[in-house]
Amino acid sequence: MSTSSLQFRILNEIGIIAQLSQTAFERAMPSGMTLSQFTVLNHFVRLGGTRSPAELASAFQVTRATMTNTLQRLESKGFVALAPDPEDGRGKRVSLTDAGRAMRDQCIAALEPGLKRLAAMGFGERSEPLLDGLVSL
Amino acid sequence: MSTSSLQFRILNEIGIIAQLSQTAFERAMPSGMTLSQFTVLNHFVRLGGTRSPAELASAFQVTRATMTNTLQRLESKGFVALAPDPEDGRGKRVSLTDAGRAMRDQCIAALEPGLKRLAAMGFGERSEPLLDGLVSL
DNA sequence: TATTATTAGTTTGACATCTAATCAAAGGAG
DNA sequence: CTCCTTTGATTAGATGTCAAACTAATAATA
Repeated sequence: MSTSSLQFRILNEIGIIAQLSQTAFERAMPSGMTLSQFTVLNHFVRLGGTRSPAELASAFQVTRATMTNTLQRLESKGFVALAPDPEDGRGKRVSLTDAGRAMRDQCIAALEPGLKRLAAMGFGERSEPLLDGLVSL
Repeated sequence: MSTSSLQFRILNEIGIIAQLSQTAFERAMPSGMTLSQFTVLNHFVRLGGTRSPAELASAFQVTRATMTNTLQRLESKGFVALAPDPEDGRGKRVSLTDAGRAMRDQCIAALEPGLKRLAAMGFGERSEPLLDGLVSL
């Protein structure tokens, strides 16, 4: 470990945390739902209105190609609706459907126990323990 | 944002940090090399010896299927060698090749400027700024 | 010893993600 | 008005990842 940069090791650990928590979430969620798909539904429920695919891609820090992929899956399941943008011939507008809202609520309910466990462990209450763990690996 | 759990938002931000730093690293590295592949080469250079695929999977917190995939790509490029385990008919032993060591050194050199920039920004020196940023998003 | 359970590794199928290339529409410069 | 650039969205190809199913070999147990 002597020759490995501290900065690299921290980011590496962050990657492992992200990966493990992601798969834990996806295992808890209703069949077929992924974290990417859930976060899009959740975004609409929390903030309302409609969005362009580009706006969503920017909000979640993914490329437009990635967002196209996610939206196609959500649309095929009937959780979002896509319509042409009346103001811009190139664009589209994405909106949440009733089925999408219901699925988001179902995911929230499925995720709640795990998040409560994390909170009970103190995760999120104080920042020091997490980062200390990361840095002193 | 009111209805979204703090724990969820923290892990979500961690995921975005992991994703962005990962793609930044991969863009800096020699063509065709990914972070997964690099970390395996790096592991061998730092710790020496040989490993079973299962040991590597455990070290990096990925499934064996994932490690099989990564090792196949590394082997096809000549960066690692796989041999049957003489002690266990089911197992294999993975070792680093000279080409693998050279590629790892090349990656290290390519990654260094970015890691130095991070260090210059204070990343890794003190834990508070990072986590405060995460928590107060 | 024979059956059962565990372990190592692989294969398959699905999903997310990136980059690069493409197409269409909108804007700006001359 | 025309040409060039930018922007929105998609497609194609590559990679990483997981879960589930599978094979082969070892270990444990009856």
